[in-house]
Amino acid sequence: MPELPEVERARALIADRALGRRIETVDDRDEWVCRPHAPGEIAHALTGATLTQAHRRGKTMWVQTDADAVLGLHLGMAGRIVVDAAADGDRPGRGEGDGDQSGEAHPRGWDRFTLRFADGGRLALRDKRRLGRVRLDPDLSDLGPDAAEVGREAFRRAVGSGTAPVKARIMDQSVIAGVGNLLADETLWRARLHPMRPAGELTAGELDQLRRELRAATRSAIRRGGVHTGELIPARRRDGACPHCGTPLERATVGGRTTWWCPEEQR
DNA sequence: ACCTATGTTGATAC
DNA sequence: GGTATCAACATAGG
Repeated sequence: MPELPEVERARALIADRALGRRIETVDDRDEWVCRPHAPGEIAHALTGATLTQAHRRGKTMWVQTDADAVLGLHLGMAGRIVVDAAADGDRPGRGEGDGDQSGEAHPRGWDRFTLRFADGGRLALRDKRRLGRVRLDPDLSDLGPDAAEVGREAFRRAVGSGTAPVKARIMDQSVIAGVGNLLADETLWRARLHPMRPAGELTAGELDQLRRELRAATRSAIRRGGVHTGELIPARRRDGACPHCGTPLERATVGGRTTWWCPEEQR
């Protein structure tokens, strides 16, 4: 699920529903998700604090409090944020409680980290695969500019170099932050660029086009509920044909990830 | 049963 | 330093 658009929706959920609430207890017992913190360390830093602001850069979120501690949250590959009974990405009318996840095999369900508020509600990181991450005072210095905000000049400079395929380049979080496997494919398809083109060989015009389509694809996905609401992504599993011209899509591994593109339109 | 795939990241090696 | 590969986690599906 989580690329920049999904993370932005999670951030907005926190901003809308969790700010101003006082933390009464913290469940930070999952030592893998909370590494390198020892159990109780995050709890100690946050108990009694009130959440004040929710931020995001790329796929990393951080929540400020009226204490010194900053709570860093990363959804990994399958994580979601749950506030009270609502999870980000829920469809209206279809609530998602703990439901079938609280069976005996999973005493805490898949909630790997939970803040319980003084008002009785809660915020949780729900993550089957435990590839999400919770930590205090996260280091953001290795992240490039946010993919939804980056300006034209900064984008040209950051993306337009190196011999790696352009797809790998835009997925490199230190180059620009927020692009994952699906958003990369969707964006390159919209920009009509072949994913294997060496990044350093793109012209300024192609880089500008790539940035425009990246911003457009990102904003559309945020508005519509996730990167699966694009055009290319649903086509992969539907009929495997380019939504523009009907040409069968190609599939290969690029930058270590499964990649789909239209061999007719993407050059 | 066994093998593959999966929205990410980080460590490691060349 | 830039690039490529593999491992970390857990589940789903052929």
